[in-house]
Amino acid sequence: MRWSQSFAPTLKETPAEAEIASHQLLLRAGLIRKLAGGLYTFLPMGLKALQKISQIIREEMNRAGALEILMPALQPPEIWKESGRYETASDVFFKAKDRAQREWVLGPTHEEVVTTLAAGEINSYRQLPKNFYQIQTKFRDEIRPRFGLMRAREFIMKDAYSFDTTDEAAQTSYQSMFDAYVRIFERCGLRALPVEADTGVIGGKFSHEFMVPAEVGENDVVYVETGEYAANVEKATSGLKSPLASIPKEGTESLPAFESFETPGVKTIEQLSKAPFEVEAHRQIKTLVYVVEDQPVLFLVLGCDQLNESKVAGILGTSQFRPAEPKEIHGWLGAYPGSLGAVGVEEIPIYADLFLEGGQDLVTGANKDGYHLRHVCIDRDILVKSYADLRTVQAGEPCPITGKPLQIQTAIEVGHVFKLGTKYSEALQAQYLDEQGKSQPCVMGCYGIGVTRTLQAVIEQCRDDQGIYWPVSVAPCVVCITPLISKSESEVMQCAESFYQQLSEAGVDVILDDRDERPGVKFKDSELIGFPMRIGIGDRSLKEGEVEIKPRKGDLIKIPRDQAVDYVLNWLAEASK
RNA sequence: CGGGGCGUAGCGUAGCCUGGCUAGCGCGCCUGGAUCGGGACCAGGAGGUCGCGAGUUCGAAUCUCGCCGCCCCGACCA
Repeated sequence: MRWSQSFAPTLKETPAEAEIASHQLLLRAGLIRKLAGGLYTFLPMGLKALQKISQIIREEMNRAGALEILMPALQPPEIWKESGRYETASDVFFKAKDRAQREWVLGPTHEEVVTTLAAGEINSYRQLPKNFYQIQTKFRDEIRPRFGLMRAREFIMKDAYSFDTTDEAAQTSYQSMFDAYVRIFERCGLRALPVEADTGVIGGKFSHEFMVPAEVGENDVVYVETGEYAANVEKATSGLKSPLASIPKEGTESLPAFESFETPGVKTIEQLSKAPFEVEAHRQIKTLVYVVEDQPVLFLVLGCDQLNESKVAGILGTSQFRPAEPKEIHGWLGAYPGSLGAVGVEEIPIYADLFLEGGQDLVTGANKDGYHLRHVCIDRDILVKSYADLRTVQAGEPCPITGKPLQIQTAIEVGHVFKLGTKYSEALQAQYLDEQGKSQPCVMGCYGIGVTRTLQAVIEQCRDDQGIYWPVSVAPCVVCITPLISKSESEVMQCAESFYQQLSEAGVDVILDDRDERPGVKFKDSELIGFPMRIGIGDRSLKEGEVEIKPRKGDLIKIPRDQAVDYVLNWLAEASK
């Protein structure tokens, strides 16, 4: 590729619309341009990098035995109604109407389509297992698109769906995708950690997310330095024992009954922990009110803990819930937040965190503004429907496996593997006949990679104050030849042309900066876009019979011009290992 | 959806509070010159519905109202 014939509109200044480094670089390096919020055009360099990532994904999916297909982005609502997700997913749909006013949806994901396909085509256990994948545009009406490609309305995703006869077989498919993902991100030059992920409403044990550690990530990953444990904070547990466990239990008969005491103006755990009350946070019960299908539900955790809404979703079996409004709370409990408690509450389901189990002599709100209760014993005074892990793990707590301190880091989710079970195959009748001729639902798995997000994650991870430094595997061009004099009759340019030809013939993705620009401009641009290797050719060094080799992340060296091509080829072979 | 900020040429911005004649600057772009190893230099030039619409006013980029768009935070933590 000749630079003068390509289109790489680099920007000297940072567009005001971009906040984070990778987004700024996407724009500055001329990789993308915005059409509207969350909608981007890929320019030649951006598209080339994207295609390289896609190709790596394709190769690894094929190697894992998955079959590439392409499904429609425009989908009939009926299949979503059949799966039951038409309502629950309605928030993310972009909808369209045809000339007959019939409604269609732009696919935010493809479980319904692929399962419909399987339902029609798969009849026998002999056809299984099968794993279908596609690389395709998804449409999601995000609440707030942001950070360029990181969270967009329209984005490219690789999604794969496996169909198996049994749970065990499905686990094999799952493992095979997991392994493929590890290879994919490794080949993309990305440090992506598999972490245990929340399985949400669908439940089940098997779900991992692939996370790229980054300050701008939208997820929190809990992990232990030595690697034995890593989980999304939504799912994470720790080896911490309840602070109440160390307090000796007594027979409830010998304990005083709970009593009310005045706490004027006290609305927070912290206030109650200070003088004159001095009730330690871990001796308080925090009472939170949520609304599920217009009905209240109470969640209790220790005063020092935070409720984990993902865990709440797991308990409730739905993500359709919300925190209650103060007015609603007052209607149900007779007090506003700050004085809430569960003592004496009988009509409302109460879930309590495991740490509260058996708790005695605790303090909680009295459901009367300005009053709290003390000497509360959970078993005796509160009608707990069930105990569950509801709390959010905090940094420094012991790892559940090794006991070493846990750390928390923000990260970008680039991939997710998920064992689905039979939810969709049952709803959409994707069944097969087993050896006994009995009809069985396929056991499914789904596996996604945000291709466009992966591109940005690479940039977020591979950048310095000059610009991007692409890993060789995903660089839009691998070698940039930079003649410092662009006049075609010059020896410098002829040398550049010769390199260009030799490297192109050797199959190297090479760009020749044949623009009539001053050297400084060429250097800056090539560093901004981030080609892994630059060959600088100037008349000074050429007089000495030498050219300059400058890896984007290495030191400049001069070598004889007739050794340059071999040197670069060797360097690339080395870098590609 | 709630809160905050912003909208002036392709990009970055000044001017707005305190209304006033041809809306200024840098980058980029075009022409010419000179230069040719780190976004250098000189001269000339093109490019603007000041987001859109209403209103106030003799007069609006500037004040008021409405709308649209963009960015950030939030939409849990009592």
